[in-house]
Amino acid sequence: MATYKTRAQFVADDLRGRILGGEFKGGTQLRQDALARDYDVSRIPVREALLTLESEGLVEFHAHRGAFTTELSVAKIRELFDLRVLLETYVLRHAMNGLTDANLKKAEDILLKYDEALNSGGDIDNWSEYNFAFHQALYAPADLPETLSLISQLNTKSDRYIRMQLVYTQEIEKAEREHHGLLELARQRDADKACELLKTHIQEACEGIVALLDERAKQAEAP
Amino acid sequence: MATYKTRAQFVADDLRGRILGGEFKGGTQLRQDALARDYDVSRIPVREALLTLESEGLVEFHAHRGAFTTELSVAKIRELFDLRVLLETYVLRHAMNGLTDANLKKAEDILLKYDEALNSGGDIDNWSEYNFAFHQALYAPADLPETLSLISQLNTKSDRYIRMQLVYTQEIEKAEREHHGLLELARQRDADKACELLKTHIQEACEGIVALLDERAKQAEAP
DNA sequence: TCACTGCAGTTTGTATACAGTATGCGAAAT
DNA sequence: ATTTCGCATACTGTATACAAACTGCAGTGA
Repeated sequence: MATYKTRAQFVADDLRGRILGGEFKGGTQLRQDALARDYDVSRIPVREALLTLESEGLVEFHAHRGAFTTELSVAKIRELFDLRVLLETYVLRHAMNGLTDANLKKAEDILLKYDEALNSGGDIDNWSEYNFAFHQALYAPADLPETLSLISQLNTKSDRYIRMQLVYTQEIEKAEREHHGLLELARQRDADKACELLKTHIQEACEGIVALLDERAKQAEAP
Repeated sequence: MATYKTRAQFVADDLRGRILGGEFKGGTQLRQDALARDYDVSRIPVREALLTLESEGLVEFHAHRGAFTTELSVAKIRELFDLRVLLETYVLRHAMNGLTDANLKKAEDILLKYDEALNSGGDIDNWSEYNFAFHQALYAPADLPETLSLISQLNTKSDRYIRMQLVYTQEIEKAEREHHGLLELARQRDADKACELLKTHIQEACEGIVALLDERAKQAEAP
């Protein structure tokens, strides 16, 4: 299903990628007309795409002024990551019950595939997808689709900051080590330790991002 | 802000009310043309309204077949209410720290106002808003806007089932008693007991809804 | 100098018009 | 009798066109 894709969906998907990729910083205005020319469509599907992105929290509409990309404050970033800790440990714990070897195999496959990509080229662009796919594979056995959907939302909102951090630091290797650790603990069915590791995994990523933002703010102040 | 309201927003708000009010049961198709005539607008704002409702989980789009109202399974209802327990106890605990007398006063005002409305007429239509306003007043001191937004989402999704339950049972009085209890525990700054009460408050509402759905299913089977 | 008003230009929000696709029914083939 | 094909119909998804609203600037008045 969903073998067919409307133009609005195509624009939404591509534009999401561009926003998360950092092409539009700060609260820049997104002009419908310009985007329509970019994608060679009319403004209608562009508007629909922007509405979708609004519901995802990536842009905001101002009356008669159009859509602006959102900028998260440090407080909101912290809040998002705290929510991720709460929801993802909750789901992971539930997933540990019905965890089958097939589930573990799938998660491992994703992990190894990315290890390989990392060694050969180190392409960061796809990291978010790999990262998300690995986590989802671990969480899938919980069979909590609404919860996974919320987690997906939170990840989308925080994604561009995670990418920003990855570009400037060497966090990927650390994350990969932690992913392997998570998989090992899942194999042992040790829910407590796995949740603990997941918690620090998320929290440390958050601290890294906040530190980076602070540094940037200082540089901007005194160049 | 938001002093101006687009037609799309108006349609979305009204249509949300109609869906939550139970006007469209099951997975009924919502025809854009008919809705456009209903509201005396073109199909464009109707489409945008439907997209908004899709992001809220109230309708689903099928390719070239338009929007259908969603129907929640018992499993998903349970999942939603479990999430509410998780997030709302989390927020309530945080709110207990910075809780001021002004906050308590505001929550009490809402509660008393509704008690009054209940005694004089007992109008159920506004109950959802009152209920939500009371909970939000208690949660506000936590200063976690993203979290409150998620909670709001969950409430919207489960709202029509709550209403359904209220029509057929005498749950409102019970809920009101629990609200008073919650407020009292908040006054005493007893976070543990307050969270415990909130948990059962939500869980029992869930069980009531599930029981009602089961009953309906049986009636439909053997009329 | 500074605040306020009015006009031009730009951009959004919506109506209308058109093209494309899914569905259902009937006829033909097995 | 059952299945498959084709066509008519209805509805969606999108392009084009237009009206309303916001922004910025020039000019006036204090």
